[in-house]
Amino acid sequence: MFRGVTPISLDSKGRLAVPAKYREGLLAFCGGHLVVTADPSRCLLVYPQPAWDPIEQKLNSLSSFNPQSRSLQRLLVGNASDVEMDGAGRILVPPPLRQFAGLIKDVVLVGQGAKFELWDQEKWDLQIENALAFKDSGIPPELDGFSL
Amino acid sequence: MFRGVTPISLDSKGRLAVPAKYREGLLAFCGGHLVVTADPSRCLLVYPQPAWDPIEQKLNSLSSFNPQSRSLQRLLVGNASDVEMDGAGRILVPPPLRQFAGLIKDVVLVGQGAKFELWDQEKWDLQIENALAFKDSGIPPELDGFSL
DNA sequence: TGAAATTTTCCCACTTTTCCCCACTTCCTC
DNA sequence: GAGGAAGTGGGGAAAAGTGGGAAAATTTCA
Repeated sequence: MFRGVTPISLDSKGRLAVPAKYREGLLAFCGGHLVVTADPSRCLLVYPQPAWDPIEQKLNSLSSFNPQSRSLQRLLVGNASDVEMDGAGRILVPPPLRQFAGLIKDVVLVGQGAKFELWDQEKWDLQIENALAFKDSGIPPELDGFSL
Repeated sequence: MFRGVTPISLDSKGRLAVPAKYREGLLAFCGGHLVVTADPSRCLLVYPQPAWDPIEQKLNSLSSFNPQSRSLQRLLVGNASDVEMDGAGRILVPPPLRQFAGLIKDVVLVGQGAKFELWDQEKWDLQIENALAFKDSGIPPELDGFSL
């Protein structure tokens, strides 16, 4: 499982160096074969390919006649791109996705269990600020009785 | 179980010397393998790894489509970092987390049962001041019938 | 259809950071 | 006061991050 935030800078060619601490695990799990796609929060999602497959299947099984399902399919499946880690452990983030998430140079890779999120540095900081500001706005019902 | 407040100073490299009284217990319980993450109160949480795992599993099982759940996942799982005690019983607090909690030099490590909290010294003092100021503002319903 | 130019991919090298280990100083105990 | 343990600081080696350049492939234009 992936966790933790790593600041990274994209190089002039839009390449992202996967942090060394994740490389070995990714090579073993998926041979460096990743899937990058768009997230509704305007960041990118990065899945090891085996973790992505069942998600794509589930999305494709949704009703084509429900407008929200259709939108999700377009956003997630439509933007999904296969990428491969090169010999130096870097992946090339497709230009359309880079533009979608506003990734220029300073980005952060955020481990989120079975996947990663990829954020523009400033947007990530704002995201965290908001999470703190709304900490008193209630907790999800799913967490009743749960403590840190 | 961990108790008590210990003032510590981070060294110039951001390392934190774990108080000797906890070291033996931590080595026995988790081999010195700890997980540090961000807390909504702008301090850090330090868990022995076995104590952290079920929390992360619970968080990862929350709905990806609930904004509050998503925020919590990003804050807690996204910021979680594995750290190891070195030969001298020190851990390196990751720079992004140090910045998050405003840890420069003088910090306090606070035992809180199965985990620790790590505060900037001044913020901790303020925290205690606030706790005193609001002591008469009522008690949580959970504490009905409970006495110190 | 061929040649040239642009884009993409792969590889190499340099710089920076990180991690690990050793040594010194200070405080507590006997 | 002396010995030991804990806290503190620094330095060096190794690995990771970053950038540039060359070669190959594809596309476009003549």
